[in-house]
Amino acid sequence: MTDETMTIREMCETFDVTPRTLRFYESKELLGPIRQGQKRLFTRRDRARLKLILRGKRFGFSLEEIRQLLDLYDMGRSKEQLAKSYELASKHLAEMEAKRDELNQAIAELQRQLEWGARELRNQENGAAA
Amino acid sequence: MTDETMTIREMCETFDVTPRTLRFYESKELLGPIRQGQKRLFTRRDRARLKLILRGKRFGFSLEEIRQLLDLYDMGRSKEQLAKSYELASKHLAEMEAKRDELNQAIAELQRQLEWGARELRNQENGAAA
DNA sequence: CGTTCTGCTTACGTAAACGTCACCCTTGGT
DNA sequence: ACCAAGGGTGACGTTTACGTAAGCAGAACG
Repeated sequence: MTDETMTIREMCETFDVTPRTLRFYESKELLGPIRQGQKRLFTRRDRARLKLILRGKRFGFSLEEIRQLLDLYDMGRSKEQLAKSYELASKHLAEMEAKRDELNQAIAELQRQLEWGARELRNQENGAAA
Repeated sequence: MTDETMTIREMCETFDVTPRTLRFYESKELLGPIRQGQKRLFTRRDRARLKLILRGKRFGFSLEEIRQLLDLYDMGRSKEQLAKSYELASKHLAEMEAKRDELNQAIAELQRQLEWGARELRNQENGAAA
């Protein structure tokens, strides 16, 4: 781990992924490690991006969707690019908020289900004891 | 749509899925439509399950994970089965709550990012006007 | 009676996201 | 000088979640 960069192994251990995964993400332009000769050196930027990638995956986003989100996280400077990124980001934000609401609803339903289950369990114990 | 059941077409239009998808879900035992001769008739139970399936997918659950969640939604009666389902459901609930928290964090970060972008855009306009 | 829908089954095809394998460097120890 | 580690590059294999195509059955319509 020279300076601010990490080797592929260090990345794998830190984020619990395989080398293959990191190379794959690079091939998909999700990561852009610098090269020291042949070897990859992952920068702070790569680490931040990987964190976002893994998070995105947990929420069911495809790698392609994630790639767009990422590009938007380092907001291309070219005035028009920035505006476009801003647009995209807004949409994603709305999508995520909708997802959160739906998730909250799902949680509430599951909680009701659990309470019902708890009641059933108590009833069965009483019934068995009688 | 006789009585309480729906044909495959009606299901497709209602939930915006293809027939193939419904047959596939049946083959994976996620749905269990009754048969009228050859034809499938989807019941209220199937509709409820499909709703949960589609929701689960949006949150990045695999069909296999969803299948377990589903079985737990109609809580097998056999005292021990119920207890096991209850366990599983509790775990899933915790998982979902964690996901919601992470999602909220992601939303907050994206919002900060957007505010930064908005400031940049204003700056660029000012710079261009000067 | 022939055709046109719907739907069913079987089976092969496909895209995404890696896993796995074979083979080739280079570099640090002994 | 030797060789095992660690890293790299194809390239093919695998799993998930369906798509697509081929062919058959029963209803419905002119």
